[in-house]
Amino acid sequence: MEPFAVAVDLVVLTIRAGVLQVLLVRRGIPPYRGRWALPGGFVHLDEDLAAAAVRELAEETGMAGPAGHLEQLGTYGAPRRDPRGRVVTVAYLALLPDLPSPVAGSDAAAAAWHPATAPPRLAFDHGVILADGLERARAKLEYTPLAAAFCPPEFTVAQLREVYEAVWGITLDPRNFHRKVTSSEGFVAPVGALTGGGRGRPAQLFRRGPADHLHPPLLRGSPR
Amino acid sequence: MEPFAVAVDLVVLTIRAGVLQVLLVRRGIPPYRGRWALPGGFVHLDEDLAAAAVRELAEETGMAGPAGHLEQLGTYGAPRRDPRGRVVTVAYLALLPDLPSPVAGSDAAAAAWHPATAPPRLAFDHGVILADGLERARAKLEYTPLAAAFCPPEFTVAQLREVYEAVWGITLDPRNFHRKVTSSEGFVAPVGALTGGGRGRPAQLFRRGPADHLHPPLLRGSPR
DNA sequence: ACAAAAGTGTTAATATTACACCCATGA
DNA sequence: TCATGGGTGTAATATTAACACTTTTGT
Repeated sequence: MEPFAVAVDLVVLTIRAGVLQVLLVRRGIPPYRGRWALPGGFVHLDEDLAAAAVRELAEETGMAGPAGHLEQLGTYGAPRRDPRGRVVTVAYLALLPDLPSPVAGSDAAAAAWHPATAPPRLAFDHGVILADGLERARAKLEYTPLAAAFCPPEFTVAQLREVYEAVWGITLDPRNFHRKVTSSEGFVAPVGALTGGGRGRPAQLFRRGPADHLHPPLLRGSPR
Repeated sequence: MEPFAVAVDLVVLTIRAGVLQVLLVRRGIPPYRGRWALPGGFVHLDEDLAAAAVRELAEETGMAGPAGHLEQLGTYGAPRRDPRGRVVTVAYLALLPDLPSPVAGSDAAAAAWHPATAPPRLAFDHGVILADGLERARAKLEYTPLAAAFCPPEFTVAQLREVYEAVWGITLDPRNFHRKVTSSEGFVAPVGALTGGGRGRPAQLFRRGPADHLHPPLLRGSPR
């Protein structure tokens, strides 16, 4: 038994104005004082890891409900990654819809959204953790229906497409995308209502479907 | 800073006699004395997590080299998962070729291979960790060339197919599998030699190719 | 010659792509 | 009416799946 400290850090991603953004906090105390970092904190002695992640997420974003998605990303524990001592951090990846409420947590005065692909220099090894989180999010969009976690409970196919385009940094054919999504068993379920107020033809509203894997997957990569 | 202990546990998989097997050790001390468990141990205070995993793997299997594959699987840290105190364990997944040398490590007197899909009752939460490792292995075979980690440095297409069949628990058409593998860019590279001694026509030998993702993936699931 | 395993050819079904085209709304 | 986005049809292409068939060995 050794004196380790265990922390959780969060890669919180959302899409705002068509851009994939990550939630960062400015550190108010050393080490790396003044530097941007991933939100996070130490795990309490009697607290589950996932519970600690949920707690930190609620503290930083003010959100709690079952919206979005939270999964363990990986654990980072190089001996000197934190100058204060041996800190092992369990990173979690959170995908959230663009919240109408601004980021308003207790100690979140210095929290802000940043473009996920061009973040400022981060404290500790958080740059690596963020990069891993981005890669995980990109990969999971291919073969899971997780893109819907970036959307509000009811959404249109176009909103879902914007998620893919923001996360992958490419454009997709709206017509073929529509067919793929609506014909992929269990990806989305029609609500039966239409959007109003937009400029063009109203779109159908959908909810997340029951599937947890996409068959067939929606592949980004190397078409010839 | 809290008094956590950090451990690594290993899900070591290999294929023996066409069956996916997992390496288990019988616990010689409480808690769970006499129960089978995943091999593992505590991380030293000045040791990297991955280094601890490599060390444990070498201790338990007697193997060190770059053969096979080792990746972080996930971290398990429920407050009462270990009755001795707060132990957070970082699980690693190792995929190894069937070693000609028997399992011969220092404290591995009570180590043995077990069918991965029908293991005995395991200590701690190791049953969950094993299940997660199996699912990870099954999923990664679809879209990475990792199946080759179960094979010796040079292998035939049929050996690679046996890996898929053992891990997925299905049978695959040898002829279509051959084409898919050899035409999947960077999956395997021909060595230029043939096997001898077998019963039928000698097979070409291959090595792992340079790719780290398969395009297109080799899908198991739901064809209609 | 025969059995066994490796590997190729072929075809039908299925999936993907590109893009023409129609639909429903606001202005 | 036009502009704007939503959504369907369709034909060319690519991929997959099923399986007949040829190749090369050991016995």
